Amino acid sequence: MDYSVLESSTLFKGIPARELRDILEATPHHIQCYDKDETIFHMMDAASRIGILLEGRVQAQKSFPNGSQVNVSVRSPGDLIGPAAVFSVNHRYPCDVVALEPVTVMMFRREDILALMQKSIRILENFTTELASATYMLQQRVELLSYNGIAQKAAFWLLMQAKQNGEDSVRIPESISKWAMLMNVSRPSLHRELKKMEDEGMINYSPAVIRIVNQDALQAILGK
Amino acid sequence: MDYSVLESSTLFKGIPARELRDILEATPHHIQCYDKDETIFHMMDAASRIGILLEGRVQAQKSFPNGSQVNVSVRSPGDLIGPAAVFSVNHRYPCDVVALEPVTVMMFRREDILALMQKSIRILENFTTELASATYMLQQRVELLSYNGIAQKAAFWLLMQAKQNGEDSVRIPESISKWAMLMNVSRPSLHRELKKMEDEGMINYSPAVIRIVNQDALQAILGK
DNA sequence: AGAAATCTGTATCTATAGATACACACAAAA
DNA sequence: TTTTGTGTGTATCTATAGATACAGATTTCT
Repeated sequence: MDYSVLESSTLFKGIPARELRDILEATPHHIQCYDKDETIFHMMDAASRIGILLEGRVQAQKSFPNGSQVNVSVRSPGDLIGPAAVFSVNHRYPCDVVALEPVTVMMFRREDILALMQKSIRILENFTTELASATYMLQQRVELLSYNGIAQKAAFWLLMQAKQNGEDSVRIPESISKWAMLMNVSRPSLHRELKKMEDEGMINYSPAVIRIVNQDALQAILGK
Repeated sequence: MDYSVLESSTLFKGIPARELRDILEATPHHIQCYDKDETIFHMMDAASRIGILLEGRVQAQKSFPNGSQVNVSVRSPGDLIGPAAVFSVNHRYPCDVVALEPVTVMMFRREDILALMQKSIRILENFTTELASATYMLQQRVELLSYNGIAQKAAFWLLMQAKQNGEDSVRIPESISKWAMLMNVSRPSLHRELKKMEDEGMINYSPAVIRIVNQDALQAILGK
């Protein structure tokens, strides 16, 4: 059993390997493997289990009646899967969770997680921090989507990233196309606006990396 | 001291009054009052305290540089204020919390809430459920905002509400104007679309209440 | 009851961004 | 190498929804 992932996992970080082994021995759980593209949790399924991702990455996604789908988030080893769903009032997964690669997951039941939290203050803190962070990210996303105007959305996102990384150069998420999806705008429209912002000397745009040249001007865009 | 609000509060529900009194005696806290329009938590302030609203309602809102503001949510007696902020990584309130009326709040420090959760499994469950529900609501909101097209947004909201209440009549949030704000669309535009939907026999629209006449047609709208 | 504020129905005009299309670059696959 | 796929730059056309305006309705204040 490899403890390195667990030691730095969202739920168990800060807990020494020795103690961790005792905890795991005393707590019911099981390991489960999935193939690439296999669905780990189905949307609307009763949510009774929480997973810790040990190997591989998974994607949370929402499929629409017409076939299109929205990528909600990608999770990497050490991350929790489904913590909010299991404790929400209706106990349902809000979207599908699909393996992007062959995946190994450690599964716990709701009540065992609760017991863990009561036993260890560290786990309690880790778990609440995880839930709280999820709401924080969602709030950011709601704010982004609440801006009307592509320039506003882009400016908000750029300023947020720059602040988070403490740099004035921001690396785009994978590609302009993906970035456009993330902000729920069409790709050509985003391009149009970026170019305009470059012409006006606010940013410096070379695909993949955007340098913020005039931070104040970007800030001013937000105020409509 | 009035325990009726506390007994049915988000954090303490399910705990008998007798036990509750012992808990409160053993846990540091203080009561604080605010006038109408006073700000309880300022956006970006260090978030160290969690409040239980005892009397009056408060509003979480985000103020923008240009003066406009977005109403995030309204909280009523028994609700928690700021649970996510206190446990998020940066420990900041993401928006202002303002008293809509004269308000009384019971304040706890972060560490005392943690201690409470360890002491009582019921409080632990209540608190995690609260956080989880917050992420659930935010996810719904993100999904709503992700639809493009006012008709899609309205249809999604109506179907969601109808499902939640198990009825085919949905009461609008306060007013059409507020509803439009919630969905981040202009009020006349929303009206225009609602009227169109009524003309097409999907809904039955009398301000304040909307009856879903043809659920399948609404569902079909979502699939673009 | 009268005044003030807020909400509603609706029309008209217009900015914005979505859809579409196509050439080009670059990558992975054959 | 050719092919196939995916991302990019950019133009043109058009649907959509925002801004604005205003009259009538309804609620709240005093």
